[in-house]
Amino acid sequence: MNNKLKKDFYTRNVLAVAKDLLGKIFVYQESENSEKLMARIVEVEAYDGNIDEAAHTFIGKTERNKIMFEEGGFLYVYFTYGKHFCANIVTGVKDHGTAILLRGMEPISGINKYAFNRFAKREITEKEKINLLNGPAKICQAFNLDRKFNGTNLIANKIYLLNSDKIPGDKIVQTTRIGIKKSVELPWRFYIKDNKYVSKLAK
DNA sequence: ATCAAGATTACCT
DNA sequence: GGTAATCTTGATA
Repeated sequence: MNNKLKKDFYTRNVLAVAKDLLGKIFVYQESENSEKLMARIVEVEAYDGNIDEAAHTFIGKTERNKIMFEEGGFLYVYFTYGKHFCANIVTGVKDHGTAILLRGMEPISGINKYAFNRFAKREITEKEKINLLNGPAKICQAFNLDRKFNGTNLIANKIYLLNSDKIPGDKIVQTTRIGIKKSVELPWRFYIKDNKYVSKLAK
């Protein structure tokens, strides 16, 4: 009944966790009596400051990125482009500086809530449903994730992941990442093949 | 104190 | 396919 992912899922190598994150269920429950918002992770990108110039941690520890240097199992939420928040899953052991950007999700429950947060209305079309969670900043807007959530412990009860069947390798697409200018050649974006909620298909 | 860049999105043609 | 919007962060002085 309780198939929440535990610490040891997160403390592994960032690329292994990134691949395994596909298909897992992201859960956010604001308080004990509030509705559970749930969505299936369908697209992620790995960042590793040790060898990856695009990672926020490539420059070393700063006030913004310090949570990425903790051991795996925390949320890293950052603000960018004057408008947007993006959420990441911290991975690895302490001082690794690795994390995984959540780029695309398939809504499971809380669709009216996502719709309200994204479009200020509760009833949406099928086309708008696809547009709820198919981008890193869209996910944060839909779940209302902002800087208050930076450092959230994923082993606790507010935000966590539920296990699910592993996605077979032939259903996973591995390709280059989106929206970066450095280390563009690293094939560290992973998504579920033929899933409608992926933000952008590989060329 | 000032500056440039940014793990994006929505809207335009 | 192109780009304006918008402001925090980290670096430099």
